[in-house]
Amino acid sequence: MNIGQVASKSGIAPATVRYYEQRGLIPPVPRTSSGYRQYGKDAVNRLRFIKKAQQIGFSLEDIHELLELHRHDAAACPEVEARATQKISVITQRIEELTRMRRLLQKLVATCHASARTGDCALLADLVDEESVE
Amino acid sequence: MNIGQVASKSGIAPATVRYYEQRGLIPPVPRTSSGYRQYGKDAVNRLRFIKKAQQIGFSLEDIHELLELHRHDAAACPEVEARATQKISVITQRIEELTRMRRLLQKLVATCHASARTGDCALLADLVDEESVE
DNA sequence: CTAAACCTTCAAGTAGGCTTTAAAGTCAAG
DNA sequence: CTTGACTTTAAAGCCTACTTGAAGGTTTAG
Repeated sequence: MNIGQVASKSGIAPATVRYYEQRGLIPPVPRTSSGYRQYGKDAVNRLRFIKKAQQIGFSLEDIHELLELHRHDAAACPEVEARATQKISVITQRIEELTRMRRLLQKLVATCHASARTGDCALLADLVDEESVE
Repeated sequence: MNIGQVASKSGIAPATVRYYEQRGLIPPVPRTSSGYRQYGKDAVNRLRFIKKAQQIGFSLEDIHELLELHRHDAAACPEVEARATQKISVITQRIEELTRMRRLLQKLVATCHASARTGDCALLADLVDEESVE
């Protein structure tokens, strides 16, 4: 596969794919004699993974670390475990925050809807105040 | 409260607070005769909310929208509901992705740990490949 | 009264993550 | 064998979200 194809399959622009290679997020791939990059489908997977990880709030550096986790030898095992555990706790926290925020929004919708009949959708408990109860 | 106090209570730099005011994320507050901004504690709440929302992956523009949701009149109700519902689905998706990624990492840790005794922590199923099963 | 620690505005600089541009080579179709 | 789509590199530009700097006014402790 040329870069254009891997790009369209992963939903990432060719220039961005090159940029990721430069950043070390994806390994350099073999080239044709004329210098064209040749990708396999694992490249598509990796790119998709990068995209998703990014959408859920990881920086390219975070993602780099995540991707490094699975490429290690026995000696590196404890460190891998530590890093992974730490990522897990970050993720867990993030999930909790998102869940809280979702509850707030659900409440907002519920209240909004409930009072719609009376023509008054006002004065919801302030999201911000809710959030501050800690 | 002066800007420095509200800043330290919310964990956001004074300059950033001003920047948020400029961006419309927080409303302009009253000033003293000499021009100092005077904040109440709701400002702290709002700033904390902004910070958290940001940490879980919302852009300042997203956050602006979120904050606008609760400040509306009866007429705006349907739109508010629609926006909130949409945000909820975004959040739900994000939670799902995070959950999947957490499972992957947990598996990684488990495998790593399990094989630690045998001195071989190798060849975990590729995170990327896992993720690509769609 | 003065020095340190605040505050003000405005403008410019920085970092992360791309995107665009330029100048040139390559490949596939007709 | 040429035209158009695709690829290459390097460098510059752009957007978001801040951060820093300059130049100056204010407040508070001693």
